[in-house]
Amino acid sequence: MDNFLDDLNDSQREAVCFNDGPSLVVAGAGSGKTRVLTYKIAKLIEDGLRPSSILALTFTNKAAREMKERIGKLVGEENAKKLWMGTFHSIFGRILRKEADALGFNSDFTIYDSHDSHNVVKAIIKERKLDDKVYSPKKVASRISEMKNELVSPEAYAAKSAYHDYDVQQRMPLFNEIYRQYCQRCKDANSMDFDDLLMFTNVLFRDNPQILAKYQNIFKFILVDEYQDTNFSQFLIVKKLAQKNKRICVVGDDAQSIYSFRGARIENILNFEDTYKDDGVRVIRLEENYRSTPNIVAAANSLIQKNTKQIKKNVFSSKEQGAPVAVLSSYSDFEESTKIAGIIKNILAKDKSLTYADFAILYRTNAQSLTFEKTFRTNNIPYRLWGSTSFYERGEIKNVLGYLRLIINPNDEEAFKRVVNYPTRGIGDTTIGKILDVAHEKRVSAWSVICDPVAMGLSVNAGTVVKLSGFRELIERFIAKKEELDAYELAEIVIHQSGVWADLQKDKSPEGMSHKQNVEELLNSLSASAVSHLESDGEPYMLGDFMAEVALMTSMDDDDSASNEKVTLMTVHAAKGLEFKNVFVVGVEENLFPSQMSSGTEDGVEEERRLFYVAITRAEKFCVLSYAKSRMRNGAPSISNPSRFIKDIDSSLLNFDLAPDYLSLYSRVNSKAQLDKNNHTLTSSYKVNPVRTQPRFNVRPLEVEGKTSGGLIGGIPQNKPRRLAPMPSALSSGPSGEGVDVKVGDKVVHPQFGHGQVVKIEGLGTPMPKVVVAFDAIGEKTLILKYAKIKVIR
DNA sequence: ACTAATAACATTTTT
DNA sequence: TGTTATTAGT
Repeated sequence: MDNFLDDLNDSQREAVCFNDGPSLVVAGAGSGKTRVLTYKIAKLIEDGLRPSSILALTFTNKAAREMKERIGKLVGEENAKKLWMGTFHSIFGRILRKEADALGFNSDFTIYDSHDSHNVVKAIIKERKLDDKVYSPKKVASRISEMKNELVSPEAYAAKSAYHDYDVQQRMPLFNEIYRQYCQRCKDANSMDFDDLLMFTNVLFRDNPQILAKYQNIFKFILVDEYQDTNFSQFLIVKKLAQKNKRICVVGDDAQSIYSFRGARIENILNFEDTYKDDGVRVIRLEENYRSTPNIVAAANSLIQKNTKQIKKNVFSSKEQGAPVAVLSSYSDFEESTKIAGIIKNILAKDKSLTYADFAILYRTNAQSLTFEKTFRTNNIPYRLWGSTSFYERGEIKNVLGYLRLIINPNDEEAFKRVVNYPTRGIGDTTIGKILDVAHEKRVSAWSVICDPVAMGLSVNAGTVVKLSGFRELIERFIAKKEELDAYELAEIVIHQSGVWADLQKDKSPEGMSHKQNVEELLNSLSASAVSHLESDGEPYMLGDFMAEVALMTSMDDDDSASNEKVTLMTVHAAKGLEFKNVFVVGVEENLFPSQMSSGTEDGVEEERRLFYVAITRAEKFCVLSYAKSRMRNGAPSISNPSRFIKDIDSSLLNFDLAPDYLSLYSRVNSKAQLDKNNHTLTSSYKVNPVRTQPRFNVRPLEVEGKTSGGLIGGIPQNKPRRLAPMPSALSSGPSGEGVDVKVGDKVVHPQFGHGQVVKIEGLGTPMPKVVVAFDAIGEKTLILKYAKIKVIR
């Protein structure tokens, strides 16, 4: 362990080693915060703390996964596995399932995603026959979310007249009623939305001191990553849990707090020192930036200095000075994208060590990606779109998940609505409407209604009753098997017996084929998870396990392996935590960045400035700030001015001298005196010669992969790149083992497990025979033949 | 129950 | 402009 500490600078080491009280680690951009967190946890374990008594909270699954992996390398997989490490939502979701009784919930509650929540709100507004222009479901849903994050229950809301006054002012006097009904609806469906996972944790701890005490004792040390993005609800959970031991370390960067619109409170980090001032709190600053050149760091610093709300720090870089941050001016959004395409090509032509993957285009709004997509396609620049629709958000996957949700929690109304008539089984909108009316009136679930339509007073004709009981029996048959079959086996049966597979089979269009393949991929993924779970835990992977996880997955958890050698296109928000050698921040214009919606208030502008800070600090070597004088906005052309943020940056750190020949961007560096003064030197990689950057002809559409799985989805050519996420990693393995003819004694090779020999074949003649292979490296494993990626060596 | 038409909309979105 | 969701019509 001691030698690990040698990898750290002084402040990093202090952050790792101070474990006797609360600490705030202010981690500037690129300052090695993850390293500190992982080493710190490793040190705690080495110092004798049991991994199972450490709670480490992150905001993304990805962050948790990566950190766990790195800790595993330091202190062993076994230890890393026992850590309570995960997102706020997954950790407290787990605790809520365990303690569901205390809240009057069933431990099999469904997690409603934002789509589900939105639908519930919409349904309530429709039922109440309210004007959805006044009561915009979107506004109502976000207000509900906001209130939950602030821990304001419908009752507390009603008790405070200021809330009602606000609603009247918003012309939504009935908001409180809708809020109340929404909560009721969720409860009746045994469901919690994302915000509930945190809110009910607070309720649990508030109303059950003995349960709070239990977890205070379990968690001897608490770590929180990205603390600047915690909301009030999260702040309070952490505070309560840390109250007893006061051994808490939060890590974050106030300068990168960019999620206030989701309830994040920058005050949490700004006031941390004060919150724990009586407990020997220590504030440690990580100020050396290991990512970017001094030029980029200085530019970012000069920008963020314009903010009033911030913790004082002095971020610096010891790398080579590098090129100044460049400002690129264009006449239109189209020209902007074309110039940048040219610059990328030029840089690549000059510096062979770089690939397309070393470039990122960062924009404020998703709509801006379009121009770049078009231009990159015509210029044969491969790209990937980041952060669009996740695998689990595809319609065909949601249909299957609808069935699976219903099996675990039949009261799940959103799942019920999704699949009761899919595939079509003659249960139309009228019938569904009647069922829901009865359910809502009696305050029971839709499922309860179809379980006993007569007793519930459902007035439908005899034929419909038969259809309904057919559906009920179908689901009940699945439910009967949920404990005896694992997640994969059950899902396989569900897909076939529900008629989903037959329905997919009918559609022969390219889209239909891809839907079918996605469902197959879901099965592959389940199969892989089932196998690996059995491997590592010795426990089968049950449907309930999968359902608890899947609701908390996002597009960020999807596989990224197809992203090599591609320029990344993404929003600045999505870029937080990432780094690229070359970054183009585009659309750096007033009313766009800062966004018009935010420029009304000082707080709003400050957050936009932090966002801009995040954008600049993603760059390792070269950063371009680009603006266009006109761009298409919502169909119409609009004129824009350069962003105020360009003026916020110390102009001596900028290179404005780009027009009309943008290539002077690179050549100017050595010639101007002000740059010499600052000792700016330019690495050879950025000195490029002018070459023609725009091909005259529109070459055939590029193969574009990744989030735009436009290229080839399972070999099916698609004309237009579509904005879809790639498969989650486990899903990437196609059923290549299909048709593999193995027999006992065969030597086989597996991409992950290496070489081995077939010991046994089970379940021959069943839909999914399994094969037991003794691998040289890791011993015996049971694989599902159809999905195992094994090759026979003859 | 499906399709075609049209109306409404368009910051950001770790869960 | 481009997408999405609802609605009308067959």
